[in-house]
Amino acid sequence: MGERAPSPRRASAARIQVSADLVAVTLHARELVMLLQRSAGRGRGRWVLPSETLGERASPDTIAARAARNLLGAGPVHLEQVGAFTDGRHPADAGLSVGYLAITPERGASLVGGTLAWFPASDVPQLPIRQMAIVRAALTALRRRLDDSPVAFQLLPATFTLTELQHVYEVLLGHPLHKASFRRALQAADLVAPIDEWRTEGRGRPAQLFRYAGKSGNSPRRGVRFP
Amino acid sequence: MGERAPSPRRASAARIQVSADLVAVTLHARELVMLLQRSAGRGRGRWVLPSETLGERASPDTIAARAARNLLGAGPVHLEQVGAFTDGRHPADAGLSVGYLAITPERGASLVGGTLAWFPASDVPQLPIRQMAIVRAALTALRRRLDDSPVAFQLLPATFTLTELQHVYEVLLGHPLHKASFRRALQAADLVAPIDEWRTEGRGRPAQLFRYAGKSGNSPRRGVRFP
DNA sequence: TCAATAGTGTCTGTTAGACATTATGGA
DNA sequence: TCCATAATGTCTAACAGACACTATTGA
Repeated sequence: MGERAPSPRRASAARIQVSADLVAVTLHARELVMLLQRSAGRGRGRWVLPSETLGERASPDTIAARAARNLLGAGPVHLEQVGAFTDGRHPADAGLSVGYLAITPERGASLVGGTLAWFPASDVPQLPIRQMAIVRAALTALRRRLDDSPVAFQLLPATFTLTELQHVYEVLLGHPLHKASFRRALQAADLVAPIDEWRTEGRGRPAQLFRYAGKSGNSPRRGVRFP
Repeated sequence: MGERAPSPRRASAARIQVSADLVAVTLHARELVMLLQRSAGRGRGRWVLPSETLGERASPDTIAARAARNLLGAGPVHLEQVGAFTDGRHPADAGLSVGYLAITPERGASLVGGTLAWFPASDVPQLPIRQMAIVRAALTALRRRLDDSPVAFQLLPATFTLTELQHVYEVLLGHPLHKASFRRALQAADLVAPIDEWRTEGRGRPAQLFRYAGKSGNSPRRGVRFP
């Protein structure tokens, strides 16, 4: 081993075209939805992930952030890279695509029109192969980050009820949670703070509103788990 | 929102040079060590991550796998992408670098010579800025995967003692574990199986050897944690 | 015999999950 | 009043962490 070390520099290296592809998610009607766009080029009319190709000196992070602002407006957006992809075809024929997950809170009346539309994340139309892989990676990243990053709060408005918060967790985890345990865990982690406001929804007792209370000292987690 | 959607196709897109950079780790003397290489080009003599630049149609995954084989020999290697990086300078002047984590079991007498050397992961020499970021991402990925993927076993030979396994976890987690709890958790998860072999190491009772027993049904994990 | 390491049994405090109960509004 | 939802209290089984103890080897 160690005999044929690859050279860190190579005389004439190929140059390839790179794209930044965006998996933008938010909540709608208690469901996770994803923003897609109708392809304008070849394969006209197919649904694709919004993407941009990179200029000479721009970083994909910058391009993705700009695209997210264009698509989602001025609101808060959490942006995170989910990997580089080369397999399969890309709608803009990029040789390499960097995938991004963009998380933004539910926004009331902003159902987009024209070439953009939101689809349930659980029922996305057929996308180009490479973009399907990007979507899978983004949703995996979303779920993996759930318990060491305030992902759920990035999907909710600034104030919310605990039931809404629990629904977000259930949507992301894909299974129901126990109400009392959920609230105990929240309290123990100092993740939310109540505000002096209540909201009535149909019948039943009004729910108190809460806000995200930052992340206290982290990981007082007990024990060794092998799930 | 949704008025200025970015076009999925652009007439003349820039082409940039892409590299695959490898963070290869293994164990040595109960420490996590990382493979570095002396730069041959500009900045001659500096330590850098082994990397290769991509050809026209090759995927970085393929290139990284080939580089890992060249560097580490025929043994088992777990390879995982840890992201795409553009900030900072790259030794081969790549515009974009895809980082990879390569995990391989401790190998006895294979301390490399020449331009390659293993460094403790906790004490890596100064690398080019972009490669420092890749190293950070790789080590973060390593630790994050620890409890939902058999990372620890990829660092150990096929058979090992439970004390060795515990040491691996302690190295990766960065804190000591409770022996009895560790073993109970292992047993509960059916992660290891004993084999009919024992190993004596200095004084003391010989330790039974174990092998990785695949991953049984996953996630019987209890509860909701907010660490 | 002593020292050192492997491996196990028991106890205890914590907590996830279940269940029941109270609180508070609308129909 | 009944019903629906919010919020909380109590019990229990599971389990992490601590400790002590036995087992088995080399010095």
